[in-house]
Amino acid sequence: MAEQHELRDKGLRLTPQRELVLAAVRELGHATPEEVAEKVRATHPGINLSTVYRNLETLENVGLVQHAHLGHGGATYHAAEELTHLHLVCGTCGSVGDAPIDVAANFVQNLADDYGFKTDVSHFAIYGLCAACVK
Amino acid sequence: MAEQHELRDKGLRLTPQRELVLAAVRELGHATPEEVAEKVRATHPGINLSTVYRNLETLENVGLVQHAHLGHGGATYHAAEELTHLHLVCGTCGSVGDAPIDVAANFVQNLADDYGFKTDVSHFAIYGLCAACVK
DNA sequence: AAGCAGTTGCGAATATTTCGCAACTAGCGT
DNA sequence: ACGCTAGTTGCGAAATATTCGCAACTGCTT
Repeated sequence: MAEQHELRDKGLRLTPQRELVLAAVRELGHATPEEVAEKVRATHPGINLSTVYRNLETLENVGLVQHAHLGHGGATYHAAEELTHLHLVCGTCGSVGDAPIDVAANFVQNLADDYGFKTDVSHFAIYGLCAACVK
Repeated sequence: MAEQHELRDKGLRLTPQRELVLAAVRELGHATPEEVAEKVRATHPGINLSTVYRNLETLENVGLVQHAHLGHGGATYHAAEELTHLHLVCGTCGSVGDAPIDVAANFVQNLADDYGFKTDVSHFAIYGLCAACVK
């Protein structure tokens, strides 16, 4: 039942659309609003794109999902639980790899020490060339 | 004269618009296509937004400018010479700070060692809270 | 001076995200 | 269980951002 209330607990109404959006984000790992909508429509064709956008925003406000900037276009969303890694986007092949956040610990510490800057490494992708494309 | 030929040397025609776009990018440090257009229009009102977009793309192809993802919307462009620092974007106040690329050296090395990933740290912004907003 | 190819301007087409508003419904109180 | 109220949804239109087609134009080479 804690499951059923995770939305209510945040002060949100429990609508089917909202649950579906959240479920889709969790299943997809990372996804653009468009992809989330597509996923949701697989089971509920009637859902509106605006609703997806609004729910992603709402869910983000309560901390259940977050968005990051992976590609050139729009944002992509993740479930909050997923945000324990950073995204390695390959500029050549477009693949998105993951790396545990620890590899950045040092870097984050440097920025904190030298600039007082509190870094959220997951928010933007790390851009470069993946191992396969380096060759 | 080397100055006059930096575009020609890359195989590009030397048009006033192109020079202006490049000059604007250099002056502005970081700027969105819109801002570049605005800057250019200050002296040459007739210039078209499409032209700005096309020139930014062209200049990027020959390596004179590069784009990075700083904010939530579109890309922002820099002169290639500027790409020696990374961008610390504050999620709260929106300020963009700079930090020398060295602070990430360790991090980049980690990614290279552990994942074979060749990082371009400048391409995406580093997101977080600036010193002022942390308080 | 003349021609070719790369560029520009302009408007329209796309794509993406937001907004207004009326209809709908989850959850509360009774 | 029933109805009320406020939060939500659907839908179409508006606001933004970016790209494209095409005809006119202009560097640059010869």
